[in-house]
Amino acid sequence: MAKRVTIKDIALALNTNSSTVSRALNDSPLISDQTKALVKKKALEMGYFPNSIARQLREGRSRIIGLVVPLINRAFFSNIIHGVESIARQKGYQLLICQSNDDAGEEVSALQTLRTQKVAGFIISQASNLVDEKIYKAIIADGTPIVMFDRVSTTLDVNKVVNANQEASSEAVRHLINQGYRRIVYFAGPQSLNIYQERFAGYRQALQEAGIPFDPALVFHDMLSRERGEEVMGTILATGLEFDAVASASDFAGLGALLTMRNAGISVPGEKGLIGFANESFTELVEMSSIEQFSIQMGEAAADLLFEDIEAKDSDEPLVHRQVVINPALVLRKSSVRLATGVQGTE
Amino acid sequence: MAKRVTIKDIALALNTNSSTVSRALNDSPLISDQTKALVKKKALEMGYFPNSIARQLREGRSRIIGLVVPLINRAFFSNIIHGVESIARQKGYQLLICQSNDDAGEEVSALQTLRTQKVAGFIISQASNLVDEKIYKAIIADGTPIVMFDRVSTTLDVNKVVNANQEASSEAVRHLINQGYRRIVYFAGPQSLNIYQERFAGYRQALQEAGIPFDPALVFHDMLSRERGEEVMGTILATGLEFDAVASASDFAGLGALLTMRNAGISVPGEKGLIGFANESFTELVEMSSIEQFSIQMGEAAADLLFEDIEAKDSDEPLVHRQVVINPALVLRKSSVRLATGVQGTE
DNA sequence: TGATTTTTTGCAAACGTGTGCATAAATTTT
DNA sequence: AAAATTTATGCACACGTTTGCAAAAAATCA
Repeated sequence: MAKRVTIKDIALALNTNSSTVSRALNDSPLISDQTKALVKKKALEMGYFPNSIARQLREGRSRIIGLVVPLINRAFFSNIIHGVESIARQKGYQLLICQSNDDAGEEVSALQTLRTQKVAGFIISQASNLVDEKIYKAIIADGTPIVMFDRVSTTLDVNKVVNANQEASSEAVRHLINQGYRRIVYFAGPQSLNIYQERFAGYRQALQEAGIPFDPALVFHDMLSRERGEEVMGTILATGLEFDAVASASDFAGLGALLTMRNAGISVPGEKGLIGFANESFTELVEMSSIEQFSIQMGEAAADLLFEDIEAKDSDEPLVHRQVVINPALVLRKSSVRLATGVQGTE
Repeated sequence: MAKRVTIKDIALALNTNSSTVSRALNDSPLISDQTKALVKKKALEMGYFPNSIARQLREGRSRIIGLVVPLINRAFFSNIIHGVESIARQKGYQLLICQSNDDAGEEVSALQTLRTQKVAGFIISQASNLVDEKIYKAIIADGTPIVMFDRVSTTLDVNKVVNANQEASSEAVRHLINQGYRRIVYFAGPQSLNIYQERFAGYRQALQEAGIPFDPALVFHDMLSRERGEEVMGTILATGLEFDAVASASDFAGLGALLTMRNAGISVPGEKGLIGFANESFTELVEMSSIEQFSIQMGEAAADLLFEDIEAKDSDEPLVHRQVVINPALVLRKSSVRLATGVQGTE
């Protein structure tokens, strides 16, 4: 437990004062080049490195960004984290990461602990059972910027990074319709989250534009897992519900449906078409059409927005919050393409 | 930018002293129940929450664990993070996560920044081009515990969590041999990392035990990505190298080989067998045999070990470091099973 | 009741930085 | 060479906690 060397130790060794050492190390113009060199040499020699905690206390803020996501080990979120980390690292910031396990209570407690740590900013994707917005407001009142991504609050005035969910979803369904599918089952996500509302709206929009009547019997809710996809597709097949395609708000549920259909000997895309959402890495392997969300870029965009706010804090212009919209891309694969049109894949 | 309420503010409001408030909030036995109640009520009323930074400065350590992994958005590592997070959260600790991008230089700088943050402990998986161990030794000299997992240093005296790589690898190859495969190609990882050395050793061990001569022509190096797997399998097929199975140290390279073979119309497992390593989620979908590493449990084990050290710091018994060995499990799927033996899958 | 012990509170210092202000040293000006 | 100016250094405090020690208050004892 070696005692760590502080600027005081350096000052002592050089017969000078800690303030001089501090300024020298921080390249203050008040210090002569000569002493700067002297101090830096000594610091290196003594193996000095700064104590961030003391610095943070002094400065009232840390160089840490708090990140709260529903689940760390989910491709989408781990890509986001990856994107955020790379930007943050460039700026000399680090990441304190918490997972809410998709639970509002855990999310609040994570936010509270991060607040305790005086993080310089928050990047948040909400839990699916929604949080009382009081905590966000308290954080904003602290003067700490927040960026929300993907699962964002509609009412809060903060920077946001979102996908054009409705557009992407309607494009996906339009694609199915173009492929000649008409009775399209929809696997919806929990409607407490706006992203799933928007995807659902996209489904209905595409139907309406094509003049296909909306049939609630074709809609299934809370379709987020592979197991649920298998289960529901199982009952669909068992009950003989008439349909010719599936659009799923989640790749996982879509995967369950796809495997269940293929196991049942149903040809996809011959008899039934299928498209998912998120372009999880497995979709390529099972040749499933999906929608690429550019998650790494989303993370980078979120980090960029956050640093805008963090850096604007020094100037005192009023903050204007923006919403960055990432345009997802349709990724067409075997599961939804049965017509040999000329421009396949670039639709 | 509301000024945050401190214990001094509470003390002022109650006509008492900040030390009393501090003790009351921390349930010190020195304080009467009456004032405790009073203080806590007031604190709540004023919306007080502690400033961790000040506390950390005073206590000389943070309640933060530093985590350094090669790449955050890789299933294995994001599972580790998930496991560590769940244990840490229980203990009231948080995670500062850095990625080294598999580069020794970035790893060192990440470690240095975390050191700066006075993290309570480190959990590390090394970059594949190895780090000068000086930095680890400096950290240990600080009195900060380190746990290494998966990619660990052989020379350093720290707690470690590792897989029984050699055993698992030899079991995998033994399985291929039992299935009647004889000329088994090996896709090796970078031999700078002990895990890949061990897996390679397992391959040779299984061959030797079966009396099959080791043929260096069957070994390919730095096989970590799908692209590399495709490329190498492509040239293998083109050159007509004689082989009947592939054992890969990485699922990704294995996947590349598998897809390339299937695309070439080769029956797997009929003509060629294949087994990977890591049981990445996609392996199930392509029906590829692999080895489950129990990554979430590894993360939990690493966190447990770290807290052992952190908590032992208060007592002053000499620390004895341990190595926890996780036993991976063979996961048999279609790609390697061509004999209908009675006990398939429980091998 | 007065002395002694126990319980409760307050004072002050410390953790390691950074910075405003005063002072000392070096430089320029008259 | 003395005064004015510029440049470089030192002093002391603040950030918000926790904690050793002293002091006050309350409780116990003789």
